[in-house]
Amino acid sequence: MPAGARLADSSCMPSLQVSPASDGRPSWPVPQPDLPTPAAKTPCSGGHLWDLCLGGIDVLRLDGLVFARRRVKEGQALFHEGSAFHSLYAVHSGTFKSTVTLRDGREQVSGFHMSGEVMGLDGLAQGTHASSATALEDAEICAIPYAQLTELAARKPLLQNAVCRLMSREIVKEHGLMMLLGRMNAEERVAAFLLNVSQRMKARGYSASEFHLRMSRAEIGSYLGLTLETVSRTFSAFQNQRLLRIDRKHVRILDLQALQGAFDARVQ
Amino acid sequence: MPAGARLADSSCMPSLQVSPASDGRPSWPVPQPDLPTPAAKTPCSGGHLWDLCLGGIDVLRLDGLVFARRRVKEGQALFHEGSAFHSLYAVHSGTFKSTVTLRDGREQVSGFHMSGEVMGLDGLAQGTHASSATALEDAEICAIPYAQLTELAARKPLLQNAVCRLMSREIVKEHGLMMLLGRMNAEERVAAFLLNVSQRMKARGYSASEFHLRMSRAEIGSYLGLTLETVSRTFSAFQNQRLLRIDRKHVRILDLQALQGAFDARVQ
DNA sequence: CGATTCCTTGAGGCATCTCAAGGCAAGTGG
DNA sequence: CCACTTGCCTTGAGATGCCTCAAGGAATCG
Repeated sequence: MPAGARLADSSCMPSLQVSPASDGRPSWPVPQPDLPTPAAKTPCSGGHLWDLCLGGIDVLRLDGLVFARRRVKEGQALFHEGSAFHSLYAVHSGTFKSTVTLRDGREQVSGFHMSGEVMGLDGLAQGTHASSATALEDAEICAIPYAQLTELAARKPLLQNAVCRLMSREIVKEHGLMMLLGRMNAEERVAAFLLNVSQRMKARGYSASEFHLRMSRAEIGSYLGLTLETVSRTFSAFQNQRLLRIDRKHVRILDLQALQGAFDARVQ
Repeated sequence: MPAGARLADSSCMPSLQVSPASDGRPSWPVPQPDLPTPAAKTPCSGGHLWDLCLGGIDVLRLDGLVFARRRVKEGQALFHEGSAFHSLYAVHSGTFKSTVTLRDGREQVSGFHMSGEVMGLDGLAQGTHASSATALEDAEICAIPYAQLTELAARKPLLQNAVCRLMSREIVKEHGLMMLLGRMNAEERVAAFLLNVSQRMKARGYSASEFHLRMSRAEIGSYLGLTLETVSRTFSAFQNQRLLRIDRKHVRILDLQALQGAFDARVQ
């Protein structure tokens, strides 16, 4: 079953997306964010984060709102599946994974989140978080109480709109992942993952061709619907094809075009 | 890779969802909808539909807003991937599928939508629809212009909140589907699909144990990440196990408990 | 230094896909 | 009414891609 999904970069989307057009370029602008290292150690004043994810709409800064900043240590959970939903969380620095726990105790990774991305959107539906968020490295987040956000949004329609767009993006993002899980083989999945990380690094001012993975092979596999062994083998295969160099978690993409091509490999 | 995902019923969710609790019961109420056959042939006055999907919040009816009703014939597209986003669409009667088209022209089904469910939420993000919606049988929908909705929401915070919850549910729903696509084997996927349809039929006042599938084996397969042959074989297997009877598109579930068990089969 | 965690690699098994043939129901045109 | 087409489904046989199980290596940490 051939696949024609194509990676699309986007500001907030940790995942893939299928492009209706043949060139696969996204139709909305990719904002140029501030550098990921926070200048201020004071609580979040909103602007920086939301500039990233709400398409540059400067709604929060207008009100001079200040949200609680919080440090989260590597391995520590920011919130747990099933716990009461009170806030959205914007990643200020560091990387997170979202997981859902299966009944047998196994966990499935449903997403990775980098600076500027918002977590917790799935908690609105039921008032409890539908997934857990865990820091993959020491991180800082801004907690945005949903009650405050709602109240503020009532006075700022633009903000409300931005939040809706944010959620819509999340939906589109997950569509892309479904595509990946439903139609792609292992090489396509891993290539898609690497290219996605690459673009998100680039969007944050880092190198697109050389970066550190914060997640383990097992976490990547869980996210992609593969075993850790298959992820490892696929990395090795790409290395043998001279598409990239990989040393533990350090990745250097040598041939981005060819890696892109790994997508289309099966689209005859 | 065992799977512990569990089917959860919900008003608007055409898909699956993983429950944090061990009993797998959803923690939010399932609204009792009006009967699916519309009483009025006049344009949609909102209430009926939104009662279903917005958790009974009677926000639209308050304003006496009237949205355009539209018929869509079987096989006809309501909107196309890539076309400009103007409205959300609430299914009044009939069944729809959402699809994304891969670059090689093949289509992937990303969801099925029954009466009371809202389509088009993925269009907000970019201002263009990220998927196409096609009627699987003659259908009626209510078009809800997004501009109007936004305007109205500015005056009715409850509505805004309801829309956000709606989108959040969509996100949760897709999480569940990701789980299915990433972790479940063919039997589990097909069982999950059937149980989900069953519950949605029940929620609409139809029999939970006997119903007509509106979609083809190929569409089911596309949705579940399987080939149509595997779907067919799995139906046959379930029939041999006396879990159900299936004749073309007519399904009669004989042993709902055991079908539920097909989920947990691999969770030893 | 041992213990631990994470990763790599190999060998074999199996679930699903692929390819292929045929059946059934509904529609169409003579 | 029948012959034919068409769409959809079922079933079989073989191929294969990924998983499972297993062993061992390399970095990290106490």
